[in-house]
Amino acid sequence: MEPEKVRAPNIRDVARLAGVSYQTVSRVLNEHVSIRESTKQRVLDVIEEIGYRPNQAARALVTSRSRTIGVLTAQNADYGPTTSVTAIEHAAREAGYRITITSIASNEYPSIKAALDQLQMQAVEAIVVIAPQVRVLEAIRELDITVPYVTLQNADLGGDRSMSVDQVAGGRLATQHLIDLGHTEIMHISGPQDWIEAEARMQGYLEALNDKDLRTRAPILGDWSAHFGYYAGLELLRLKDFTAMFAGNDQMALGFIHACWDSGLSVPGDMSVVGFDDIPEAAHFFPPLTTVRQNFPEIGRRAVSLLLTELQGGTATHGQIMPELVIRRSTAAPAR
Amino acid sequence: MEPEKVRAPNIRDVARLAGVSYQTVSRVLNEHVSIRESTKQRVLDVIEEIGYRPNQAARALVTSRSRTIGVLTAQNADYGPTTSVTAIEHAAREAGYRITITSIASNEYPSIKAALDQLQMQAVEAIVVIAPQVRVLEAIRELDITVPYVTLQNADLGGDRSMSVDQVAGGRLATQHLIDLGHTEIMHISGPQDWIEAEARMQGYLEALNDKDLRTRAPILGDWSAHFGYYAGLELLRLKDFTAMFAGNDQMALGFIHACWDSGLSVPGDMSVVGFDDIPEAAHFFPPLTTVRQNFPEIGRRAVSLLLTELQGGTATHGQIMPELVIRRSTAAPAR
DNA sequence: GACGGGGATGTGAACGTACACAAACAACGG
DNA sequence: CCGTTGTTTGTGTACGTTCACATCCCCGTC
Repeated sequence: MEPEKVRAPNIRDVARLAGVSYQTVSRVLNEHVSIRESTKQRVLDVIEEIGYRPNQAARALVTSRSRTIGVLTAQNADYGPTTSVTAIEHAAREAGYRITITSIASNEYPSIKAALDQLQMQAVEAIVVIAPQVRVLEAIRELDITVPYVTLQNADLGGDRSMSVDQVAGGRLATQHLIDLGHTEIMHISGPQDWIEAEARMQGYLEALNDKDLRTRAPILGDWSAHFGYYAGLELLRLKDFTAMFAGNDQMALGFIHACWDSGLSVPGDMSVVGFDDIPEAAHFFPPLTTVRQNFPEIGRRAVSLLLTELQGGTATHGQIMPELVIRRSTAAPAR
Repeated sequence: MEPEKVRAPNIRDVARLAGVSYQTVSRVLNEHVSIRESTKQRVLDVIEEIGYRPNQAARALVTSRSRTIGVLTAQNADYGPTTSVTAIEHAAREAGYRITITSIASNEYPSIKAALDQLQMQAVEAIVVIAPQVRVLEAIRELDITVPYVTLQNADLGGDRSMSVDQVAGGRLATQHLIDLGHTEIMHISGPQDWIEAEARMQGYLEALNDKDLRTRAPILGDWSAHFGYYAGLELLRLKDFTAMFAGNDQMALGFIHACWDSGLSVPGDMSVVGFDDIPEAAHFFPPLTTVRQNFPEIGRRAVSLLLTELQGGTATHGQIMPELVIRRSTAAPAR
């Protein structure tokens, strides 16, 4: 239908029209210093006029630099990961980088390898990994990636390639808050086994209880969903031998609160609940949820800046950000 | 630190080791038919052995095909868009395509143009637009994109390049449900002006009321957030001249319900509330939210399949998916 | 037995850009 | 006035792949 598959203008077309050599055009594009202002302007005018756009493929071929950051993500659309992706995209763009996203089909090794292969084939210069399962990180470590990369979860496995919120501290924060209120029987619904964050939050929970010699309980392993929180809650509340719940994330906290109401328990009157993440909706739960806030955008930004300094040959400071307890209305002193 | 910047193996290295010409290797890679099984296997063995990966840049340069689909998205991390992105990524990967994501910094024309330029420079073969503002779509229409593209919102502007859930029908569904329950004074908190979906849902609301000759009211223009729903709710409930609320999305519904409780109103006893989207949490609100479900993954999948058929020269069936009313506990007959 | 045909493989280009090097030119000091 | 230096511009080549075309070989057929 189109008139004709007309070839896109290239650097030589610009050169011809501007009356210079193609190399001069290249210099203008790359902001070379020694180029006369008048010729530079002439070239830029022609570029503007004919709508010339540099061919990324050709550029990448010759420089072997793609100016692309790869993002490896799990298939889920959770609040945390997606917020981070957005932040990464922003930070990357400001630095003149693009991002390309690949999600892993499953947690199996071949799937992870395939995803990384795909990113490497695209010649990404750096990789951000947002796949929070332990085995994914292990696979990644094995696969010896040839470019700088950073994981958005603290592997805790001696990993110095992570940029994360301190989840253990977060778990302690939540649990300590409940202890401070006077609770002694505190339950925990955790995230799925194999998830780094789930394990770390659980560890924080256990540490806080141990510090005070309080009874710890085997946490329930959930799947992060509100549904799970609800059904686990219904089950747990049949024998109500605890007065406080630390849920692994806000969604499960929501489901658990739902189960409390359905079981005739009042929150926080009969049951205190703490969540994790501070999703924007948490402030409007019934009751508004006490939770642990993570600064996801900050994590994304820092991850990119870390990669960029590494790309420029610098040594980067991997590290952790501290989470913050947000006290709302879902927690109170236990009824006596 | 690295031993030496060793060049990645290329097609000629493979050829030499396999004892064939580079063209033969190329044929193997492209699954050309007339190639002897034995040589093909020999080449594949060498590829495996030395870990050869085709250079995408070189390939893209010579074929001017990038096998990449660009995704243009707004900067938000809403549930709908992110779910769609995930679905798009999956569908694209299954078809051997990659995706690259660009978000627009603002809704201004230059920002949109810059984003599209960036995608075109990457030589994306097709584009999915998830920026749901009217002016963004207008800008896109002006910019005459040279590749197939699809918008995930129905422009309603005679746009045959959209793939969307019928938002007007959704708005009608929600409102009709409230009417059927016996409500006659129905309020609407809409999304932001300029948002296509917000406008369409509002239109559905108005149409449903007009059909029954019921009183319509100027909808409140919100920002999709639970916060807005809460504060707008506090304001509206000061003179309580309505018995039902249709909120433009689930988050605003949540905030509004929060405001109801804070104002001493019971949901659904004193106030019925319907949301839109059916986010996974909606089933666990207090009370569980009646809402309109959109099948976001399906939209993403269809968008990709549409683009792929267009890329293969076919004519694609743009179209709409019907939303579905999910009745839960936040709606009831009005108190008399 | 020569010829035609098709399957399998090889050779020369081309894609659009950046880098290395060379050349032209002006300016400057001795 | 000439050599030296620095600024600006131009020429050749390489990056890794695919496409168009050429070649080779084997087989069947008349």
